[in-house]
Amino acid sequence: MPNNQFKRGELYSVINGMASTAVARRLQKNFRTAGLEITIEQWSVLYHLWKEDCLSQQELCNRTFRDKPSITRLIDNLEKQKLVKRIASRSDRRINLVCLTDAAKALQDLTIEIANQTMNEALTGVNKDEIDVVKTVFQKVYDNLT
Amino acid sequence: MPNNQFKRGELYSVINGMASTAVARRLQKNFRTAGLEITIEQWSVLYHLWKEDCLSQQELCNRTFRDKPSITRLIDNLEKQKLVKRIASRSDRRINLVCLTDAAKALQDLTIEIANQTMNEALTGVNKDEIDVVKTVFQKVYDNLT
DNA sequence: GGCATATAGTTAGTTATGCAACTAATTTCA
DNA sequence: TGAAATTAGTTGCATAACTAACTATATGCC
Repeated sequence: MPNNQFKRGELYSVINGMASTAVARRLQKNFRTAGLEITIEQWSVLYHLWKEDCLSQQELCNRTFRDKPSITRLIDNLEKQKLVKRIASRSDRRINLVCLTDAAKALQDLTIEIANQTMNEALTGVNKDEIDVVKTVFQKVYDNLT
Repeated sequence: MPNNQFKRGELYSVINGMASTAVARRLQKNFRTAGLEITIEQWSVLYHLWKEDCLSQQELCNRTFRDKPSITRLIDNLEKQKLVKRIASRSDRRINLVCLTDAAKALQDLTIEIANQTMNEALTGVNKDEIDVVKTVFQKVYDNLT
């Protein structure tokens, strides 16, 4: 398979420079417009805690595809904003369970609505089959590299 | 169109958290393994200068989808490493033309080869039609948001 | 000509990421 | 049991991102 068959350098530029950045920037902007002070990275952590509360930091690493120092500092900032609390695990004293505060629980519906609106805006004119292909490709890429 | 028709929150996670990050990380690692000291962000700037040398910083903003402060600091670091030089434009004294040094020109073939190999690795099992769909979707997303 | 506006680039402050090195607690296994 | 290896989390350092505010130059228009 020749290297330039798919113009892969170009695809790399597209993946990393353009669409994902544009979506992230728009979502951040929409949060700010709604008066929310959280970053999209913080939101992505909260998103996983809304699905299942009181995860360990390691589990948050796995689910958000971040490394441990990144999660440590995201949790630091979320704790400063009183959106999560670190609670020591009883069964394993190495582990911090990261649990939502009431303030964070109150943000769930609004922020997810904003994220859905943003994705609707971003995906106008894109059909379900195309989205399925994108998801399949990204899963393959991830599997190929890990 | 109902919000959850495409599980868009999930797609957002995929786009931003998983595959693009995995590709970026692998490419950075492959650069390091080859003894190259440049970051992938610096490489993406060089990539556009290899295609057309001596662009203004603003033009680099447009082509790399970065904002002006980001380009300022990327050029600062590339200049420290003696890979580019800022040259004042004669026709417009506000403009810096960013030009490659010989050292940067020497990196072109090797780094592009590494990027192609990385994309081959990432895209194993992905066919051309699927890649075309991904590119189309990302272009639509970008157009929708800008 | 001269003032308002727009454009190119820089700087400051905050957040986030990656890597490497570190501490503390737990598990493995000889 | 106890030393070695593993796992969870933190810290330090460098790079990069966004926003907002700033300087300097150029353009538009009366």
